[in-house]
Amino acid sequence: MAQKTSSRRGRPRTHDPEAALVAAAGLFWSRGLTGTSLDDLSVAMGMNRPSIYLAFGDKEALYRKALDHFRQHLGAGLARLERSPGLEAGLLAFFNQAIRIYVDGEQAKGCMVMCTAPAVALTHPEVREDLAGIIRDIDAAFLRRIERAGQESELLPGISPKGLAMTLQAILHSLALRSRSGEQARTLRRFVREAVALCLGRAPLRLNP
Amino acid sequence: MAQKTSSRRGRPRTHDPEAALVAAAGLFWSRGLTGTSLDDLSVAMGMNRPSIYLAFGDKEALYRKALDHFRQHLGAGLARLERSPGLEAGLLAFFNQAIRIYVDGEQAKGCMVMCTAPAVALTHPEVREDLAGIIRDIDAAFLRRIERAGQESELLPGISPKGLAMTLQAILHSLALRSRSGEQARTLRRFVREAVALCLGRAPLRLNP
DNA sequence: AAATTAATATACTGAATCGAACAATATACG
DNA sequence: CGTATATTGTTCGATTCAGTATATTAATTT
Repeated sequence: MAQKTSSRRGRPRTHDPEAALVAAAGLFWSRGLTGTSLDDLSVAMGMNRPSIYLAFGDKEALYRKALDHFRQHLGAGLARLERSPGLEAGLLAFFNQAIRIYVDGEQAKGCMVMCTAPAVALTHPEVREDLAGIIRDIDAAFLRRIERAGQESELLPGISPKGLAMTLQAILHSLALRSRSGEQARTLRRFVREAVALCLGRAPLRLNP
Repeated sequence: MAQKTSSRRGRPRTHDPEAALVAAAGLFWSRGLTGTSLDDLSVAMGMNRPSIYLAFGDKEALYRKALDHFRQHLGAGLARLERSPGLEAGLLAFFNQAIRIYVDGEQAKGCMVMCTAPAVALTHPEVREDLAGIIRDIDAAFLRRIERAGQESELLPGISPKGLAMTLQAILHSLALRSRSGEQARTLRRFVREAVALCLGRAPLRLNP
């Protein structure tokens, strides 16, 4: 493994790779992969192109590392969800935090993964695989949490855990897109409240066949 | 209005504007706005750049016309949904047709709007407005259909029609993204079945508080 | 201090980009 | 038949793009 302290041989880095990656991710988040030039990245990251190549590879590789960065944050949120004591409260907290991330800053940017990766998924197969992997991750995390809720008999009997998990991810997808389109956080929070209630059967009992 | 018959003055068009727009839309659908060059478009549309400019304006204008083309198709599907006799059957038909469109061809392309517009929504405010408008259209159509279902007492009492409408659109968003990521049509159809059942309260009654 | 290593900085290449200027062509109108 | 009009085809220019070759700087190691 790379040593992080100063026992490295050559000229020391002037810029923190982590911070540079975050800066790059911010640009990709706003403009997408094909909408971001290496010159833009160069100034945002505070390093010139050769240094970027050395540290991260070409533009696609850098973008995929940015995706992975996002994925790790997501994983932390999902882990919190899995540890949450009550299902409904855990879901509300998870979604509301997502909203906070999506509408943060003066201009809401939505989800970096769901709003920028699909555009290049067909021309960049590795990105498509990244996207598919992230969707699988989310499905799996929801599913685990749901199955736990089932064991704690917090769930409707006879419900399809997999179907519920996918429907919950659909809520997340919609938050990602809607926030990017400019919808207000208030609207999104209300949507989350009602959608979660609907999915968990908190809505009143059914009448019809 | 422009006359469509041959009483036009100058040199006649050699290529059908509608067909050219469809060709352009196909390219944008696969590669997004910033991932598609005017040269690509030129060959796909069978017209050289000056003719494209004359007929459609610049690249962004052409992309927005392609978006509008998609929007009209969508409108037709939504109109069919609104006319559908039963809510659940109508929804299933609507979503399954969406799946057919999203996974058509040798490589599934998802939804042109939801998979390509978000990537440029922040850098192209008009596109963002188009996206927001389409989302509003879909919400409104679902809502109308749901309210009709309410009058025909096909709905759970006490449910939020608006919340249900947005949750149904969330299903559509998810289909758009999941198909783009490469998920199988089988998986998507099963998801639709289970999600619609969940949203309409077809899943068994609830137990817990 | 000399050699080695790793990072930065400058400059360059060749291709692709958008958009426009200009010329050619084909129809309708007078 | 000549003129006006609308579309097409060719070419150009200025810019931007991604990626690399070369040189320089700053540290560690011996």
